[in-house]
Amino acid sequence: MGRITIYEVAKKAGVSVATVSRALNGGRVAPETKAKVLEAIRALGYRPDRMAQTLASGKSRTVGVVIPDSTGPLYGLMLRGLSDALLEHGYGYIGTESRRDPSREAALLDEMLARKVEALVLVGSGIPAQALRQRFPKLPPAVLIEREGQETALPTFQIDNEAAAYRATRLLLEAGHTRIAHIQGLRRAGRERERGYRRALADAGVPLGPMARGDFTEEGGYRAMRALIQSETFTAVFVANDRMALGVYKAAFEAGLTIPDDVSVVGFDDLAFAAYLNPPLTTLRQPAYQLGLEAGQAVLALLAGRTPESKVLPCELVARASVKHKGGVA
Amino acid sequence: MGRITIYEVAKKAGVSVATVSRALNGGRVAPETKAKVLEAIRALGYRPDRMAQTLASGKSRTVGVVIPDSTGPLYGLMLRGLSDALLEHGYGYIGTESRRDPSREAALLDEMLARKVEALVLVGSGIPAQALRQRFPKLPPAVLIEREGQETALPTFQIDNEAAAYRATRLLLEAGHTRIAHIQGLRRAGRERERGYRRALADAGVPLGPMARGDFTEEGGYRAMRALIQSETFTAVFVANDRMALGVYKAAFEAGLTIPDDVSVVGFDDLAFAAYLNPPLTTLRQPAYQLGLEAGQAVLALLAGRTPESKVLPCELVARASVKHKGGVA
DNA sequence: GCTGTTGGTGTAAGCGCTTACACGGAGTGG
DNA sequence: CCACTCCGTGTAAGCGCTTACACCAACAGC
Repeated sequence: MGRITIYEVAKKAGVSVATVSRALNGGRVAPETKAKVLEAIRALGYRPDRMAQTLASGKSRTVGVVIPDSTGPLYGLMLRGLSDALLEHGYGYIGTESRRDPSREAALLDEMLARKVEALVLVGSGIPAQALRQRFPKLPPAVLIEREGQETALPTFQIDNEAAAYRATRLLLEAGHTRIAHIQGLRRAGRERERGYRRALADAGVPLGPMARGDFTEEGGYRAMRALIQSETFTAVFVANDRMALGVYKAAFEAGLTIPDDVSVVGFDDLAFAAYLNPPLTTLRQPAYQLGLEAGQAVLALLAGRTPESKVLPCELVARASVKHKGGVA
Repeated sequence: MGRITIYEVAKKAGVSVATVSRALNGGRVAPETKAKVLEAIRALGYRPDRMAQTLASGKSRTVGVVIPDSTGPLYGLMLRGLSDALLEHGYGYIGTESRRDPSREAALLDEMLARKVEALVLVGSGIPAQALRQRFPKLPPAVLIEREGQETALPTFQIDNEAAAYRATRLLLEAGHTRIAHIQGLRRAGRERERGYRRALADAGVPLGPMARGDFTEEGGYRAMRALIQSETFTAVFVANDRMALGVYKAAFEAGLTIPDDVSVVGFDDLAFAAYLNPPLTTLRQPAYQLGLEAGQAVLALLAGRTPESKVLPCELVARASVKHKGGVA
C-alpha cells in the first residue's frame, strides 16, 4: 500500500525511529525534538500501524466484548457505556454477538484471543467461568456482566433483579392487590425476578399468585397472559420484562380487560416504548449504560493491576399509569 | 505470555515454520506432512496470532463497519446479516457506532484504518464520499448502506424509501382517505419518505395533507401529532417511522381519537412492538438483515476484484389493523 | 543418460513497530 | 578537576508470522 512508516517520519524529522516512537508513547524526549517529530507526523499524515504496535509491544489496547444479541437496545447501551469508559484511556473494543449459542461464543472468544485482546467483557455469557479457563488456558483478565452461572471468580456487574422484582411486587401489594400473577422470564434474570416476586408476597403474608412461563418476547407474554386469564383470577400481574408486557396488554385487551382498572401490570426494563403505551407502563429501569461503564472501569482497573470489586446496581422504579390502587383494600 | 508460536509447532511436527504456515493457509504441502502439522497444532493448542499474520501478509481479513447507533434494533440486524456474509469467507468485522457525530465518525475511521481493515462498510454515514477520500487518501474499498449524501462513487445498498412511502400512502388512499397527514422524519430517509407520500397524493389527484416535522422519536411523533390534531383536520396519517407512530397513538388517545375509526395510521420499520400495539400497526418492513447481507457480499466481491452493483431493496407492506376503510368512499 | 519439469520443503528476509542497552554530554558535589 | 548521575538519543534485536527464493528429489521425455 505504500504506507508511510515510522522511518519516513524519522527521516523527515531528522531523528531515529526510536525517538519517534518515544515521542508518540510518552518516553523521554526533549520538548523541541518532540515538536519536530510531531510536525513531521502531521506533515506526512502518518498513522501508526496498530498491528505492528501490538506485535512489538505485546499490548493491543483493545478489549473484546461479547453480547448475546446485538439487536437488544439494552446491550447497545451497555456497549456505549463500555466504550465511553475505555476510550478515555486510549482503549478500544471489538465486539460481537453470540446469539446465545455457546459454541458460537467459544468461536468468538477464539477470534478475540487471536486478536490479542488484553481483556474480555462477557455479557450474559452461557459459558461457566471454570469451563472458560479450561478451554482457554491463557485467558486474559475478564469481567462479567449479567453472568448466567454461579461461579464468581471473575468481577461481575449485574443489576439487582431480585430487589427490583421485590419492589415491583411490593408496589402492587401497596396498591391493595392480593391476587398478583407473575409471568416468568428466562434464564437467571427470570429466576431472580421470580424470587423477588415470591419473597415480596411471602413477606406480606399474601398467598402466591398464579404464574405462567414466558420467554421474554411479545408473543410469549401474550400467550402466558392468555393462559393466565383463562384459568386464573388475579387483579395484577408482574411481568418479567417490557416486551412480554406488550403481549400482556394485547391479551388483556382481547379478553375485554382494562388496564389498570381490571388488571394492573408492571414490567421490567423501561424500554423506549414503555412510556408511550396505553396506559403508560409502570416498570423498572435498568441502568444498562451504567453497567457498561462500570465494567469498562473494572477492566481498566484489572489492566492496571488492581482488583475491582463486583457490583450490583439497583433498578429505578418508574411509576406510570398501568398500576391502579385497588379501591377499599390497603 | 509464553504463547505457543509457530516455531513450537514446527519443532513438534519436525518441519519448518514455512511448512506450518503453508499447511494452515493452503499452500502446497504433502498430505501426510499436513496431517502431522495439524496434529501438532491440536496437541499444542496453537492459535495463530492475527496481528502477526496481518503484519506479515498485509491482509487483515477484517472489515470495519460503522453504524450510527448501536441501540437501534435495525442496525443490529444489519450487523447480523453482514457478519453472516463475511464469516463464510473467513472474514470478521470490527464495528462501532458514530452516534451521528461526523467528528466521531472520522475518529472511528482512523482507528479502523490503523487496524488495517481491508474494507469499510459505512451505514448512514454523514461524511460525503468525496470528503472521505480526501481525508483518507489511502481509503480501502468501501460500500455504503443508507448513505446520506448524493455522491455515489461507492456501491450503495439502501431501501426504496420513496416507493415504500408511496405504497403506504396509496394504501390509505385506497381505503378512501382524502385528507392524509404526514409526520416527517429526519435525514435522507425522512425526505424520501415524504417524497413518496407527496407523489402518491399527486398521482391520485388528492390535495396534499397537513404535515408536521418529527425527529424519529416517540416524543417527536407525539408532539407532531398533537400539533396536527390541534390545527388540522385529517382522517389518516402516514408516520415516517414506528417509534413516532407510538407517540401518534398516544396523542390520538389523549385527544379522544380512536385508531383506526377516527384516524388511520401507518408507520415504517415494523419494529417488534408494532404487531402488539392496540390496534396493531400497519407498517412497512425494512429488510435490514438483507441489507447487511448484501453489503457483506458486496464487500467480498470488492475484495475479490469484482465490482458489485448497488442495490435498492423493497420494503414489505405489513397490513394490520391501524388502517380502516373510510365508509362510503372508494 | 541428460535436460526439464514439478511437487515438497527449508532458509531467510522482511512486515512496522517497541524497547533494552549503549553512549555521549551536561550538570552536580566533593 | 574528577567521578557520578541523569537526560536525550541512537543502535539493533526482536514480536510471530508470510513468502520469495533456492534447493533437492523424483520423474518425464528425448
